[in-house]
Amino acid sequence: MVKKRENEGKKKKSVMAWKRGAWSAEEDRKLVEYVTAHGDKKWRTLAAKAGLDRCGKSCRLRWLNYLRPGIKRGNMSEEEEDLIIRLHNLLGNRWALIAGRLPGRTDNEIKNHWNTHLSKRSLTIQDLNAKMNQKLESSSGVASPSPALASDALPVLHLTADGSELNVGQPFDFTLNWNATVNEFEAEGYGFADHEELFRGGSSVDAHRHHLPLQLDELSEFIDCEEYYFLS
DNA sequence: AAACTACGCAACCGCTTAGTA
DNA sequence: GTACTAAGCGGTTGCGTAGTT
Repeated sequence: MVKKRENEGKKKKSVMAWKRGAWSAEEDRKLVEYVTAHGDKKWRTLAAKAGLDRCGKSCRLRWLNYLRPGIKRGNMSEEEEDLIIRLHNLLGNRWALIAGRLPGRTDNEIKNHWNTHLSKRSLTIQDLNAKMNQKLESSSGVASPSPALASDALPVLHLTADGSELNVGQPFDFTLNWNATVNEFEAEGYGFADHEELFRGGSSVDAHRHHLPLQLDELSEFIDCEEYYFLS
């Protein structure tokens, strides 16, 4: 922990002396050049060595949220928004954790997007699933869930792709995917108990064992990619 | 065209956590 | 165990700009 008052006298440069505000293209260039050549550690010294009149914290933030390779910028896709809503429902305001499931998106961007767009929508998980079912039905021509299968109010549809090793025509169970995700979160220190109230509320554990329709290529996207999709 | 308002997003701040001497 | 630094995180602020009057 930094003891601010104790350390104030030790600071070589007062906080007010660092340049603040928007970054110029020249500053970006210097930072990218230096980090590319020397790595992104020791931000305080890095800032000085890169010839930047910025505090290390500011440099780190600029790199992580804007300059580092792989940053995806621009409009969020519907799928990304859907995933954010589901993850937020599960994890709350743990933006870094949510960002970890959306490659290329930063916690800051997701937080901003949530606060400016998504939080204003009163979409529930049920709404999202209904929307997804509708979309998939219209694109695949699959019939609506049969009353028998949906007797327990589960949204059950069928895979429609052919030549599949996934038993075409059989409902695909997302339980495994869900369990893997839960295990991963637990490994990251988020215990199941942490989410018990959430599960009891809008998105129960059981709700994630439901079946949903997916074209095979769509399904493989969900399975193969680093991110996970919570379907209920 | 000017003034005002609302919105989006980059950046900052304060705090916590992890690592190290 | 203590003191300190570095890094990470979430909440908040404030500027730029698009939209409206």
